Amino acid sequence: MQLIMNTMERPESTIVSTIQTELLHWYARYQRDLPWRKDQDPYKVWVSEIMLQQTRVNTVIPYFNRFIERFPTIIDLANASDDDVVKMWEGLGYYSRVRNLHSAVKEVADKYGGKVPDQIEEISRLKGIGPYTAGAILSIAYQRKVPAVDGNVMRVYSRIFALYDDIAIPATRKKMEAIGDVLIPEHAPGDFNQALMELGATICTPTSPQCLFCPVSSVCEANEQELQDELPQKKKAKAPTPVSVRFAWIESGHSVFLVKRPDKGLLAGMWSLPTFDQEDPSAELDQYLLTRRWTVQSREVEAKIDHVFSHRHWFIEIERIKLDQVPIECGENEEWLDINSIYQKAFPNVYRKAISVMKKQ
DNA sequence: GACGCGTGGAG
DNA sequence: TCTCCAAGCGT
Repeated sequence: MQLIMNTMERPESTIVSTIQTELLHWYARYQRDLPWRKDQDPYKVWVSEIMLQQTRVNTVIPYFNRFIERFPTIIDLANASDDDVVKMWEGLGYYSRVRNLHSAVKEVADKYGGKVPDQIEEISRLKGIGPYTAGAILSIAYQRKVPAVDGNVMRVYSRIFALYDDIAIPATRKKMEAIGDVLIPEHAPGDFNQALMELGATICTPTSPQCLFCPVSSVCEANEQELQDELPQKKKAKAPTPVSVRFAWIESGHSVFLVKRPDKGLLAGMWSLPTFDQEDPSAELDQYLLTRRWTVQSREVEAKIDHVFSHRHWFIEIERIKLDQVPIECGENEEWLDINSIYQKAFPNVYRKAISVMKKQ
């Protein structure tokens, strides 16, 4: 391809075969022993790829093992309840991933008899499967020659070919996929894609890349010109918006009042403490308590914590509200739970933090 | 194309 | 303590 010809002195075919050979040999020798590499079951590859989206390998490992132990086959997952499935994802973040996965798995069970589609058009239609995940599943599980371009791959390509395209821009991924079309070998597309990612994760790291141990350093333009520190180019993300939030810890006897968050937006569908994020949180909470005609015994802000999401920074005040007695009536998406069985529900970590703080006091 | 969407770890 | 995240996708 022209791009490679322009940036390298050797003929293109030599570059391509060197990258293929060296990378595959390196991967065969140094690949990490990861639980989703024990076989190439399309279902397990699928689950692992969804979990690995924007999430580190070391974080994913225990979640993957628990998830597969609980739902060993695609049919087990398809037949499971939403609550059970979300519970296995608790604390992993980006919860729409697990809802989309469950939905897509049920569709595969219904429409494809439980066999994960091996055609790009079909698999790409499934919820939660975008260009990267489609490529990863097809290449790893079905040995199809399809690019799987993630952040690692873009970093590796940016350095090898000295590309200054901003990898934060979606259009850049298309360009990287075109490179993959040239580089990926027919005989080992899955290993090659994984090798690129493995290299990016362990050698060609964002900072302080270990070029001395890199199998393709001899053909790497960034290594040649010492451009490692300025490649890849990436515009920095916006800082999270600060928001003042109040959590209501409403208790009566040994019971605590919990609510399910709306099914869209931040922490969609997750269990939580009643949460108020207006300019004046206490005013809204006052109304909340009044409307329910609860007899409030005492109120006190007992703890302050903060929690940073990818785009929000919550400064949280947790208020303990004691009622005289447990109200009998309870709406949909609400529940009184004994304090010792709270974690039967799936809570995102920000609420687990808050619950932990309040249980200690 | 830009933004919304979590979390815990590394430097 | 602070910054930048990490194997992206949906809207």
